Amino acid sequence: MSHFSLSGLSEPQRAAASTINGPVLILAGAGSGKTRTVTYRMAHMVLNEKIPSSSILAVTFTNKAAKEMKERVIGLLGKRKGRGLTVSTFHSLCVRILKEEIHHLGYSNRFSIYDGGDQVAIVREALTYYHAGKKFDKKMILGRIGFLKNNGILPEDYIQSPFFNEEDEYDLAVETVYRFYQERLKFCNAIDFDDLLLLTVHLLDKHPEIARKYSEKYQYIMVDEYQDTNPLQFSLVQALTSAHHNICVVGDDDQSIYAFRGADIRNILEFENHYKGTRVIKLEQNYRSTKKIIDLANEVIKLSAGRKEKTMFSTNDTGPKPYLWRTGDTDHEAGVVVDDIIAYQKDGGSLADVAILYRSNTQIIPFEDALRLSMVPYRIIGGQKLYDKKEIKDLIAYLSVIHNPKDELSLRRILNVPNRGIGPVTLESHLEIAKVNECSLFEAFELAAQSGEKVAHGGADFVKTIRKYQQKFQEHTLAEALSTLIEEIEYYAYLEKNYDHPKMLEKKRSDVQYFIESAERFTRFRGKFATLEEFIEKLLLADSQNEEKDDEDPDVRRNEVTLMTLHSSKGLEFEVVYFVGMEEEMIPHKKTITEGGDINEERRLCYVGITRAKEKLVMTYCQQRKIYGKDTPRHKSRFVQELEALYEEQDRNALGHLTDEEADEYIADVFSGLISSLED
DNA sequence: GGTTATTATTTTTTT
DNA sequence: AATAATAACC
Repeated sequence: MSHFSLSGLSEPQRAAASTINGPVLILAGAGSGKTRTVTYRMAHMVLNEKIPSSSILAVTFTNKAAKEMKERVIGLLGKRKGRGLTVSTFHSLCVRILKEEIHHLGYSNRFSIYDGGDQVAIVREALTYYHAGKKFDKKMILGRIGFLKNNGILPEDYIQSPFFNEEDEYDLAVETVYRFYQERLKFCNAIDFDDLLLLTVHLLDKHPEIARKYSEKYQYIMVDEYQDTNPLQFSLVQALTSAHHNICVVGDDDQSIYAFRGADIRNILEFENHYKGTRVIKLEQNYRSTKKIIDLANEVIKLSAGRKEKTMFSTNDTGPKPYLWRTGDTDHEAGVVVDDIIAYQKDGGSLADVAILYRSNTQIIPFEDALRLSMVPYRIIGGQKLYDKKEIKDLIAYLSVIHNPKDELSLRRILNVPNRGIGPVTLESHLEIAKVNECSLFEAFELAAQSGEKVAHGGADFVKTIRKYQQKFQEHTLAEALSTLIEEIEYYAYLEKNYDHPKMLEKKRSDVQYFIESAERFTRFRGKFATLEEFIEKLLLADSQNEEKDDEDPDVRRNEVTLMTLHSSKGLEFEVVYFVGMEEEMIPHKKTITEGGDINEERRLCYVGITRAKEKLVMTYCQQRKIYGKDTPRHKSRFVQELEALYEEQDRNALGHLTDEEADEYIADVFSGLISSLED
C-alpha cells in the first residue's frame, strides 16, 4: 500500500525514483527535473519502502545544494520523518567521520582546518629550508601537493608514484616540501581541505572495519553532480558502499566543469564498469528552457569529445531566439546590458529573474559600476568571502586557538594583534623554548609565563586570556563569549589605530559587527548545540555561495539582479540570462588555449551558461577589452561561430538593431532621462 | 630593521 | 590597473 505517489513524475523520472536497490546511474541533462526526481526518490524510499531515513545518505558538493535538497525532501516527508536523513557535502561528511575516528591517525579530534592562506604560509616556510639554487613558485608547489592529495598519494608514497620524476626539479622540491607540509600540519593538529577527504579515505582504507561500520549505517547512498567527483571522492564512495551496492549517482557528463580541481570525468563515464549490473536511466526532456535555447545548447555541446550520447529536447516553442550582441568596450557592454535590464523591469519583469553570468571574476567591475550608476539593485554571488577579510580572519584565529591551542599558525597570527609587545624577537625565543622542551608554541608561552621572566609579560597576558576564554565559551553562549572577547582584547581600538581612513575604518567595524551578528544568528538557530567547535567548522566549510541571509524567507529570491561566474551558476535557472564576454580567450580562456588545457571543458562551461536561461538568452562580446591595462581587439568565441542560424546577432554600437520607430523612441527616452538628471 | 620606491607580474574557474 | 615581490633607502 503506497502512501506517496510518484505520478507527478515523467516515465523515466519515475523509473529513476523507484529503482532503489543496486547501482543506478541517472544521466540527468540540464533542466531535466533532477532535483525533483532525487527528492521524490528519497520520499519514496521512506514512505513506501519503509526504509528508515537514518540509513539514507545524500551527498552534494555545496552547502547550498545540500540545504536545498534537505528542505525539499522535508517538504515531502514532513519534519518528523525527514529529520533523520543525512544530506551533506563531501567535506562535512568527512569532518563528521574524522571527528569520530581521527585518533586512529594520531591527530586529536579538536583539529583545525587550514585554508588557502594558511597553506601558502606553510609552503613559504618549507621553502626557506629548501634551497636548490632556485626559486620556486609557491602556487605551483601547492598545486602539485593538492593534485597528489586528490589522487590519494601521501608523502611517503610519492617517490614510488607515477607522478614523481627525479629529473624534474619541481618534483624534487615537492618531495621535501610535501613531507614538511604534512608534518607541520600534524604538529599544529590541523588538516587542510584536501586532507578532509584524503585522511578519511586513508583511514577507511587502513581500517576496513570502520569502513564497514559506516557502510552499514548508510544502506542507501546518493551522490549528486557525480561528474564532478575526483579520485578521492570516488574511493570514499567505494568504501561507503563496501557493505552493499545501493549507490545511486546523478550527473551529466556535459556539465563536468571542475577538472581543474581534480574532478575526473571518467568516474561518471565508466560508472557502469565500476559497478556491475548498473541500471542506467537517461532524463532527456528539458522542462526549463525554450526550444530555441535548447537547440543552440545542443549544437554547442555536440562537438564536445567523448561524451555519452544523448539529446535534450524541449517542447516549449515560445520565446525569442537567443541574441548575440556585439559591443564596443567593456563599459559599453555593461551599459547595454543594464539598459536592457531596466527596460525589462519597466515591462513588469522582476530583477530576481535576471542573471549576469561571466567566465571570470575580473569581468564584474564594469557591470557593478553600471548597475550602481543606474541604481539597479544587484547581488554578487561568490568572489571574496566575508571570512577572507583580515579582521575576520584575526577573530577566527582567536577562536581557533581557544579551541585548539596547538594551532600554531593561528597563534602566530594573533600573538601581536592587538599589539602586546610580542615582536619577532620574543617569538623567536619562545620558538626556541618550544624546541628545547618539545612542546607547542602555546605551551612554551605558558612555561615562560610560569617562570616569570620579564620578557614574557605580554605573553603571560595572552596565555591568560586564551585560558580564560576556553572557560567562557563553555559557560556562556557563543555570541556572548565572542563579544566579550572582542571587548577584552580591545579589538576596535586596534582597528582605529591601524586604519586612519574613516571610510575604511567604518567598513572594518561593520565587518566585525556582521561577524558578531552571524554568531548571534548561529546561537539562535542551534540553541544549546551552538558550540564553539561547530561554529568554527561552519565558518571554515562555508562556501562562497552561502551569502548567509538566513533570517529571510529562503524561498523568495529578492528583487535583485544576480551576478556570478559560470561555475557558480551550475544548478540554477533564470528567466533572463546575460552571458557576457562570449569571446575568444575568455571562453575558451586564454590559459586553456596557450597551456594546452582541455578545450572540451570550456565548451561544457559554455553549455552550462546557455542552459541556465529559461526564456531569454543574451550573449555579448566586446570588440575591445583592456588586458593588463592595454586595449586589445577581441573576437567572438569559437563556440558560437558557425551557429549563426541559431541566434540573432546584433551590433549594439549603433542603433542598428532597432527599427526606425524603436530608434526614435529610444532617443526620446535617453533625452528625457538626460533632462531629468539635469534637474536633480 | 623597517619602511618606501621600483619593478615584475598577473587575470580562470573553488569545496 | 592593480597587486605582489624585490630593491633601495633611511
